Amino acid sequence: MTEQAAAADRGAPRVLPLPDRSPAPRLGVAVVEALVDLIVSGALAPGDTLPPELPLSQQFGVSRTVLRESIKRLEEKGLVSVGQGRGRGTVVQPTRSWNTMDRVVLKALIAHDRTLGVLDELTVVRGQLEAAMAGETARTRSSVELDILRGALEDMRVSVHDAPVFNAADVTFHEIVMAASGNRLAESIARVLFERARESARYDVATPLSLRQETLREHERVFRAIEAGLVREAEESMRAHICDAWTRRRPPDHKGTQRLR
Amino acid sequence: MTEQAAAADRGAPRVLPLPDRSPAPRLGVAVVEALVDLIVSGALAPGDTLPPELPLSQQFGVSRTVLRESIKRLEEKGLVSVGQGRGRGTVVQPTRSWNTMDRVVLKALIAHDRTLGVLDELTVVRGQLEAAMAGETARTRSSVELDILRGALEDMRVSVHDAPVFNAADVTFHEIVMAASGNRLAESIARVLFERARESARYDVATPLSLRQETLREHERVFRAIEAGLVREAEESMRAHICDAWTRRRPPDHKGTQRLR
DNA sequence: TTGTCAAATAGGTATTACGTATGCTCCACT
DNA sequence: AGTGGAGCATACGTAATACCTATTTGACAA
Repeated sequence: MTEQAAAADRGAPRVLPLPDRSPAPRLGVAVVEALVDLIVSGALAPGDTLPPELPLSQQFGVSRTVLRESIKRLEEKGLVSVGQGRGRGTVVQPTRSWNTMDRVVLKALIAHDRTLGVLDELTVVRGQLEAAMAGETARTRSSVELDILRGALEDMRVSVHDAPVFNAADVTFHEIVMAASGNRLAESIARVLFERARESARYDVATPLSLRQETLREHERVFRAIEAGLVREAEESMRAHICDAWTRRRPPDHKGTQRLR
Repeated sequence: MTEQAAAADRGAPRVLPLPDRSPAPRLGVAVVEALVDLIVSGALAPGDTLPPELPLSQQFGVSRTVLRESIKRLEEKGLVSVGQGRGRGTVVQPTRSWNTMDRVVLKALIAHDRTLGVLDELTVVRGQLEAAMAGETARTRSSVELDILRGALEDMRVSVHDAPVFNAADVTFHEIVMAASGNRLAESIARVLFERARESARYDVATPLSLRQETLREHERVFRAIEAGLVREAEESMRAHICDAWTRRRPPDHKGTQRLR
């Protein structure tokens, strides 16, 4: 057996055996995620008081200090409010003061949503925001931005048979439109919503080729509107694309909970 | 000097000298606000590394534990990311990963915004979201909701000469429409934006009677559309109301930075 | 019986001190 | 020149302690 053959023998599964490589299982984030889940799932209802810090820390098997840090993060998310003094403690806040745009909170909201209502609502919001941004882009587009956008569209065309690459190009297209609109607040919100939706298992069903071709056609329509400076048409086509793309992927669960326009 | 005179001397301003009664000046929140301000204002740019925990805690005059809790909150807001090891430390994140919907962050963004661009952007977003919700409400309104909404409108009519009461009724009207729409995610976002805008000093200029009367007329138009079930008209009137209300209040600073539709 | 004040108590707040884990950096050895 | 290990800087995690604050409770007086 030659040197190279031996290397191939040993080396074959050694190149990428476990690429999952979790960077560091921080204690605090695990506690936060557990508590967020308890609250969002309803196991801890608004008005309920959590156990005192010491018992709770023992229950999670962490020190009181890291528990306190976790509570601070929950407070930051608007899920609880803490107060000292006998009979106070940390109490779960009403839903309306939750920070629904927070990564962990939104993720838990989607995960515990049986009727898919949250994803429906999310799609409406994203559609409205990206529609406005597409319209603004159609108004103020520069020839440079137009070229970049055309390039992203071309990337979608050539990769229509390669789902991962196509999806990446899809995302890029939206990013360009949002950045070109100049509305950084809307961009920030829409991006967060999009990321959470895409990382949801329910959103990312396998997409057959026909769906990608449909998606491509819709993007082409959006691009033509922006290119021609047709504000109204850019808005309408972008909103339609986002809502239609979701109805295409959406599991036929409770079809009519929220009308997607 | 008699005992009583001495008591009066000391006691005079003791009855209600400062009813501001701040509940408790927590150390952590002060540190967080200071750091958020440093980052949002640009004094600490993305990519910069903050001083190590110990020096920083000394600089703020707090213990290392308190500082660590504050850093955790900054991390939660997406402003910094921390990592251990030599040469790592806590480093300021790029703007795109900031949690712009966070109370403190959004407040700082508005405060440091010279051109009012953020408030312009905020108005566009709020207009889009409340328009969608008004349309949805026009579609699905129940007679009960319609009665409640009519009551809120009536409250505005009778209080048009009393600015504080009028403004409260104004807010109530919007809350009812948002709640009736059933889109809790949009409601949550729009509410946060509205609250931050209203608490901004630049937003809350003194409103003369004529402006309130104009506002009232716009609300009446929205109500009629919802009552009649005219989805498109409800959307359009709500969006127009929100944008117009802002242009009425808006200081004539940099008028054209963002077109309000 | 009712009103008021003060002590006891429960809970979070803040400090301090210590040990652990992790990644650079650099130097020594191959 | 490349590689491997020592050292170091820095954050992570635990523990013990003292303090501050709001509620409860009980005693005492009207």
